[in-house]
Amino acid sequence: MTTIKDVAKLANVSVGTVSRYINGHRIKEENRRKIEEAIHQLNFKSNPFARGLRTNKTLTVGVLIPRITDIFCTQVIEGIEEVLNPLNYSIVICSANDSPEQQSEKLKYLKSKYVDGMIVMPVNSLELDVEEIVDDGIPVVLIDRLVKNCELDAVVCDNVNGAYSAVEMIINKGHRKIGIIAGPQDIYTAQERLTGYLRALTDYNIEINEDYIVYAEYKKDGGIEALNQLLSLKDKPTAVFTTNYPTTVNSMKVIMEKGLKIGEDISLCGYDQTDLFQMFHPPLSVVVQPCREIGISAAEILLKRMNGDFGGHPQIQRLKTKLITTDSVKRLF
Amino acid sequence: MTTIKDVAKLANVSVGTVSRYINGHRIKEENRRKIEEAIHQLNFKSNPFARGLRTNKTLTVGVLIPRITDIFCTQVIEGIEEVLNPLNYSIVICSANDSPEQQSEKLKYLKSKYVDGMIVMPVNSLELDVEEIVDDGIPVVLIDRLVKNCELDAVVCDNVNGAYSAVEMIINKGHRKIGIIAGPQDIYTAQERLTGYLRALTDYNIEINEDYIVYAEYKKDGGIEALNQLLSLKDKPTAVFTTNYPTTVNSMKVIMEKGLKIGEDISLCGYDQTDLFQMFHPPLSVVVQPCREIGISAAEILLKRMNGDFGGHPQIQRLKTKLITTDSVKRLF
DNA sequence: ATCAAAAATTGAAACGTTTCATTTTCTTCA
DNA sequence: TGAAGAAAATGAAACGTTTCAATTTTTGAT
Repeated sequence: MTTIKDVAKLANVSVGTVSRYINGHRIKEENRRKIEEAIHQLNFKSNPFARGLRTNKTLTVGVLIPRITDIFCTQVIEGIEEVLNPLNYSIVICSANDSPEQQSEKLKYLKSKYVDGMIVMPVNSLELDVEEIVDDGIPVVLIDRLVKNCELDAVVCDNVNGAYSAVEMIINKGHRKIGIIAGPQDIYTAQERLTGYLRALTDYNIEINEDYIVYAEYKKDGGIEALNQLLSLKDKPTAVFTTNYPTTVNSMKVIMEKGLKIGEDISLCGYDQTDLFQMFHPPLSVVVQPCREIGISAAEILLKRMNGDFGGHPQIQRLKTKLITTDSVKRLF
Repeated sequence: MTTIKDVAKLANVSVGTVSRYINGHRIKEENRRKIEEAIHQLNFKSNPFARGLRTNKTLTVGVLIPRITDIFCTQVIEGIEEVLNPLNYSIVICSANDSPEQQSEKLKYLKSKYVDGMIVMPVNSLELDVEEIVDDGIPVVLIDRLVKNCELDAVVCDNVNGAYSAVEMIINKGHRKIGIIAGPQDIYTAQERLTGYLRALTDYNIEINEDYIVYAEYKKDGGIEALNQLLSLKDKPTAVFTTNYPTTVNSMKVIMEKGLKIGEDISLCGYDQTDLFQMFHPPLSVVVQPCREIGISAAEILLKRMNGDFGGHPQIQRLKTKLITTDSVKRLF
């Protein structure tokens, strides 16, 4: 193991000078040359422990997400990596497995690992015990979901308008009886999407029918019961808007199992995107979120904070969604 | 920041004793009590840098995968986490973005981060410059794919028999003209799956038709051209076996775009599993890999190595696949 | 009660950096 | 050419652990 001392000796300068070179301070041209030569010759790699011991910096950021197998999350991560990896940051990814308890645990865990900053997608919008972390001066950036009573930087989608545009499209195709599978109202995105739905109906003077609003978990198996409830109404909706990935997938599953045809017997518009959604007949209408961009933005804000720039805190960035319109929502005239 | 010294002072013992307590060595009952009390009172957390500086251990393992958005990879990761997280290991995940160059880079990167061990799913089976890492005594466990000239521990699926069982099923449904979209032959799994295909045909005395064997990249857009090639043959195959997730998805896409119906106009059997595959009409026949178990096994082997137990090296573990049989492969009699 | 052996504790060195008060070297201008 | 000021280099302390030789305490046999 070669150390900075070996380099100093070979280059015939002091360790302090080598350290200054490594950290990008100005040194005499001749010494720079000698040090570079020595580093190369000895294949010197600076020891992160020793550095961390002095600086308390790890060049590591923690990313906490609800679930690692969620395609939304992994696309966000790709965006984060795109920004942070070139700067030599490590990313430690933790999954809360959809559980608030595990979320707490992993938060502590990341703190104990001395990450320089965190990007967190909260499991719900009720609680996030980041106080201790923030008090310690570790910057935290939220993604996708805001949390009550948390004054944190955040990058979210414009869920209100995302939902609004979907429902508007459904209305414009002639539907008036529009069901929604909303999410748990303790989740920020779920609230917003419901708001978008309500606002669209209101703007188009369509009366709101409480029976058409059903709630489901935003988890792996969420939405099955909810859709069944909608379909068992005497006066069934002609179109259903599902508001996240699992409820969309599960609704498709239920509809198909019942032998109904999407876009004919019942219209469906979903949320979040998969290649596969566009391969059904007809392809599925969906609200698409700019996942990668969310990751990029979050990483950039975090970077700014980690560099000590706390201007404009808390900075809340809202990204636009995109609507894919297909025949999965039937034109009624 | 409270240190071991503060604890020692409060508990009225020496730092050495506190250290021994922390590392689980035997100490006098009375001291244990006092130390525990002090640690609790001061909310002491041991500093990973200082420890690492002495021990050169990070309690971190690196996981290098071809692509983070690949569902196969993330399920494997869930398995790894299941084993490693309870033991307080951090997992640093790196994606090679399907590029051998990035793979090399990330490998170096992980090494520079002083991970205690690595789990690597290689981008291909040709090269993996882990020599330097292995020479440094950092244990490496391969998953899913073996690499030429690499004597490493590995957890892989029995791809030969996975493919064999799929092709056998197709044969048993009466098909004789069976196409395969094989993968790049520099990828271990692709080789094996082709072998399984060939072996099944041979065992059932079906002549091998070179025209029915086409190759595709195992990447995001792989398989489109390959399937088109099969479908444009004068004597088209009646069934096609696609040998990984992207080629399966893309084949479905091509078939549907041509207005053909899977299980009627052409039979299809794929590889790897998604919820969505079972929602098509008919659902898709696929070879399913035990992703989570792969992760678990790999983590367990790695753990053993990191604890200094090198018995039975290189240990190569082979897990069985499962076949889901549906009407996407038509019964011909 | 005594002593030898075993067990536990102590305290200081070492790990490889960064940092900072000093010292040395370089630059500029009269 | 010399002096003052600026720039760069020096070297030792400090970061918070672990480890190990030396020391103290405990145990158990006589």
